[in-house]
Amino acid sequence: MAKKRASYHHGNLAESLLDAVNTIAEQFGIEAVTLRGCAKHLGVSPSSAFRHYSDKRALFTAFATRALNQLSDTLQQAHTEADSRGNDALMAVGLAYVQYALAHPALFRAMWREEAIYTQDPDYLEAALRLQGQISSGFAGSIDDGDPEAISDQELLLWSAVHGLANLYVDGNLNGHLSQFERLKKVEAVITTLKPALLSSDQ
Amino acid sequence: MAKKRASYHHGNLAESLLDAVNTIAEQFGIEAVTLRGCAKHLGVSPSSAFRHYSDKRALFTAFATRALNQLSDTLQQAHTEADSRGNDALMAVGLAYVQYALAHPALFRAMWREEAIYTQDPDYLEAALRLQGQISSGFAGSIDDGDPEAISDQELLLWSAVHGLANLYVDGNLNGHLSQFERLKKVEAVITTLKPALLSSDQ
DNA sequence: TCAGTATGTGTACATTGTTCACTTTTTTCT
DNA sequence: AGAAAAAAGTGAACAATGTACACATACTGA
Repeated sequence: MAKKRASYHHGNLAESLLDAVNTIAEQFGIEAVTLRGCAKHLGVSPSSAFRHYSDKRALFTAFATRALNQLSDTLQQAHTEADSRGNDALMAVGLAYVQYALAHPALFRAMWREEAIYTQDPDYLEAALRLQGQISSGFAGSIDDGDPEAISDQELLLWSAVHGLANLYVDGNLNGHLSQFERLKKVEAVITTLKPALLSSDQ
Repeated sequence: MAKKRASYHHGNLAESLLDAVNTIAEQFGIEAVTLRGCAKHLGVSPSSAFRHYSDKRALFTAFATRALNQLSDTLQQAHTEADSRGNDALMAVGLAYVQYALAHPALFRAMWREEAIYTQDPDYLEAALRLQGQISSGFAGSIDDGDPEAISDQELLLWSAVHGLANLYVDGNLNGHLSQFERLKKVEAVITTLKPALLSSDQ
């Protein structure tokens, strides 16, 4: 870390700071991320961060936004892949959601730190809505329409279930004795159990 | 705050510190809770806390444990009340779970801060298991048996769903335009949608 | 009563977020 | 091209925080 750079200016500090948060969060947890630590990691003075983010919270907001979009990308990919293989999209998306959380616990936590980010930031809100849309996209007849705030009971149920699973595995120490693989098997079983409730036609 | 006490010794500082955390967390959020702030709130020196908790994390662990047990108490009460009124226990417990989170967001968050508490603490683990048992108790044929680590797919599904709902409402800014009451209505609708998946006999 | 233990105090220190005046580079305008 | 202005990074500060440690005070049991 802290390779010395040739020029006085860094060139892309805003983005690099997000990378630094990523690196440190993955390694030591999101709570261990400090502004000074990120700066040192990049070989840059502590105060330089303030040229790009008004404060720590703003940096964390940008990071949360990036993480949300990354998760959305992952879900989108899982959906596409399931479609092309003729697999169930709901199952694929649900599994991918929990799998992402298990693979990147610190990033998953970073997305939802109400008290540590500006949750009214437009970019953050947009990313959160995109994620919601990604969950909904697995449902037949789902329309990515004008009022994305409206979410059906079934859509919310699926989201809640996988979001709850992810949180219980990542933050609650549920099934601490199970391996990652066994946990995913359990997730699959739970989604299978849930499935009937997602198919009833009377909406 | 900081009423001066007559005696040099406080008498019940360990417990009072938890109360202070509670007060400050409810008012300013769990992230705003500081050791020094709690001490000042009690009119006590900052270092006194260390006689009762090895560090901030230990204090937070004790607080999370207390909050978990408080939530369990609430669920237990909801269950009993539903039984005596002939209402559905699963619905009552699920609603009470989310309701508690909405009423005490900072406490609910405090229970699940993996990076800020000692999640292997025996008391904490016990409280978490008790909560799991409380969720399971609504199911017919649930036995509070020897191996509480084993949780059925249906039990985990219910827990995940309400836990996910609680988190999405508390930390995600889901349905930000809805009132507390409307949110609870939505929760009721989601649990109703979920219900069929919890009743199938083939386990 | 008195020694020992438990509990609270005060001072001190390293780390953190943040501010501000300053320097260095890049861009823009004529 | 050269000057003026804007953008980006620096270093020294400051207050607040968690924590350690030597000390003071109160309680308890022989």
